[in-house]
Amino acid sequence: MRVTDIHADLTDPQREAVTHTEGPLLVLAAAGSGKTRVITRRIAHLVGMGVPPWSICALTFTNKAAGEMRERVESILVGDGGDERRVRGLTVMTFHALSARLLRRFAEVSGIAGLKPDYTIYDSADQTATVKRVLKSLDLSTKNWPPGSVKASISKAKNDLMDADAFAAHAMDFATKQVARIYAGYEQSLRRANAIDFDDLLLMTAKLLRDNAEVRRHCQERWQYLMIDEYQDTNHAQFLIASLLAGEGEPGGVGPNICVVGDPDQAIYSWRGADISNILEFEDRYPKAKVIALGENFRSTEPILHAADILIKKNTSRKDKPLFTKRPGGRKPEVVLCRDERHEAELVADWFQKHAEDGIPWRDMAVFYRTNALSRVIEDALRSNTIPYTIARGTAFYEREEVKHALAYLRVVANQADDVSLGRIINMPTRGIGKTTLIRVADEAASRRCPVYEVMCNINDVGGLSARAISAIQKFTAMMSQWTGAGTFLGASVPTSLHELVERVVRESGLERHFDARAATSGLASDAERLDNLAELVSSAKDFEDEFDVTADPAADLPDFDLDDSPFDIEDGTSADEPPPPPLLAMLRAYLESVALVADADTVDPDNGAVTLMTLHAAKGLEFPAVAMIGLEQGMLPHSRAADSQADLEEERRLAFVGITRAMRDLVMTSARYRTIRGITERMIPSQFIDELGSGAISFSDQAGGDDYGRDNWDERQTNRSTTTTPVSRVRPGSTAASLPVGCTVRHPQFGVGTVLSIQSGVNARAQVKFKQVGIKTLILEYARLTRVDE
DNA sequence: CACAGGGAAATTTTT
DNA sequence: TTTCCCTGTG
Repeated sequence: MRVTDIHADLTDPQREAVTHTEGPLLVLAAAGSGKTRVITRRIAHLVGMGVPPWSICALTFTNKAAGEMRERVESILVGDGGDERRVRGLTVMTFHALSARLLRRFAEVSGIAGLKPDYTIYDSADQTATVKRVLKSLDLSTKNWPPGSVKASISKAKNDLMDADAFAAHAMDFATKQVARIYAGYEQSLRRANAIDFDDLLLMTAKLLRDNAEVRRHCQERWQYLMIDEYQDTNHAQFLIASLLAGEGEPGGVGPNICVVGDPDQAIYSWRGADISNILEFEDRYPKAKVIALGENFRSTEPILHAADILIKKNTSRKDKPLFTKRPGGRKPEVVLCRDERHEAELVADWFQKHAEDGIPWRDMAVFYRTNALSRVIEDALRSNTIPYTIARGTAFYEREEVKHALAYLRVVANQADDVSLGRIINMPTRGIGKTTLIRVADEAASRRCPVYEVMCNINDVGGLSARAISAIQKFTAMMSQWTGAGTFLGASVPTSLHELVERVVRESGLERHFDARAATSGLASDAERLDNLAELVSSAKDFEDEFDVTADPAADLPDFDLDDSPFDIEDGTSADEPPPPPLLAMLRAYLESVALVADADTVDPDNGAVTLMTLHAAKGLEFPAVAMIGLEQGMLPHSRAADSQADLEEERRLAFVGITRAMRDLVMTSARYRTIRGITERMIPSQFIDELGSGAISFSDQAGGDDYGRDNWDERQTNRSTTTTPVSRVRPGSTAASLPVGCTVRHPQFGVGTVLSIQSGVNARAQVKFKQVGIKTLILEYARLTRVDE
């Protein structure tokens, strides 16, 4: 079959992107333009051309995206009963997963930060705990130095490849200098615990590749073809990793075979250090890069796309690019003004119900919101309407108290230097190792500059402890030794499989008994659930174990790969020697790593018959026939934290754009007049994005019930308001005189629909409007939220 | 040393 | 409203 035939179902630009394999390539893929399709096809095309699969690397941001990509490539190349060797050794994974593997493999030999391969990946809670400990040791108060913001500063620094020294060198004012001290202490804690955080994964990998020519050469030689998805969301460290993996290509040539795919209009992670200029300046980095724009949308109906396009055009710092569909027809997006969040939730539930009656399955529907807190009311409404739903919150399970405890035990089993995890479990369930004992042991560890666990193993050397405390500690270390075979992972007492280890840890640690007793005394269903969760953890370990044996995990090949001695034979594709089954420790490491790197978006499972609830961020890359976006209010979307800067506002707009462009056929956006946030009811202003969409692109309906509700409850709400509450968000620029010609029809949130009689322009532009219900009113345009209703 | 109860604080988005 | 931290009592 000729190349043109294979790709007959692609558009011209898509085909060009698929077949342009040599040299740097930038694919500017608009929303819904078949981006994933192009990448998967491109991989298949490369393999079809004879490029060995193990020399291809595709990097994504979520495990889910990586999984889907791999699946699709496999179905193209292998299909039913095809040759599995055509995808052998293909690398498709997230930046973080690749980094974790590279560090596991190379960090120790390269001496990066003294990292040993059994390192622990600290999650956000562990980071906070570490920051708090450092604050305490520096005698700083958490009041003046909120751990959350300190953590954010450190994270930001790391994303810019700034280590503690560099940060200190840049610190000018007192506050920054203090943060620099905390940063230094934080780093020291992590290193001592043989732990790294999410940011370190990228930072250290970037450094590893930058500073170690040998490792860099290895990687560059292995991966001849590099592909990166969602390139607009790469941060500086990721940019460097990509750049170093790609290399410079042949001297005097066009450049390396690096293909990046992205859409500047969907850049929504700048708060995580993503640098949009990485994609905007790709052509500067690789002057001979080929650029291909994919503008045709295959996902949404024309009116939805039109609305999305109108909105995104309001962004000023943006390169305009076409976004179009050839398919006509479809309904306009609806915008509904609701009374409050409960009304909103009911409306959404009704809307879904109506779609269900039209034969649309639940799995085709989704609710998007700006902040996770908004999901609660929607959940209530869906539950009471017996609509099945799932929430995309992959990390939730692993954040459960009981699960965190069990995982902490496992982490200490894998890495005994992990003081944070040890601290979590040392007296959980209570085993008589109290505060004073703990402080004594921790002091000793600090003065000896060694891990706490090491001190505990030689507890007789530590003075000033009661006999009871000593025996409790010895009992604890004896228990750990049972599981690890005193660190050797050999011997009769050591579990033979991962799930057996997890099971024994849950049982022998006393966690199971503890939660069992708690459930018995409290009688709470939530406590009984904890036991189920522990059982669930065991079965998740079992699942992982089963997967681990059969999965063609490309990273598993990494420790073996060596170009001169490749485990693969190109001719017959057989593996030179089958790697031995991974020992328990390797399995445990891999398991803990997979657990640490799950993301919310990873659990989106469209196969189950349920409505999906998720944040707008998690929605990126997905599509649903029917979408409800809730909370379109000033302060929610755009979020109040984005109010002060134009750049932040534009990112919020992109977020709204991402949400709108997920919808294939039907889209409803809701705005509540009142919203209760952590017990306080506030009056809300509809999102400026609604105004920006304009009445032409949407169909608007006010279901908030006129002014009755507002009036009757307004005064009451005002008086009930505590003095600390900030009033309604700042007034945003209202309609301008220019946009409201005399005679046009307008809508006022309180007074309803009316006709403009006259306009006085000037500083305080006013309009006389004759309303159908309340008669003639004079309104100051800046404050009156008039929307034009064309008809 | 363990736990209960009260009071104060906190809330964006995520690998 | 929920979560966390501290203090006082058993």
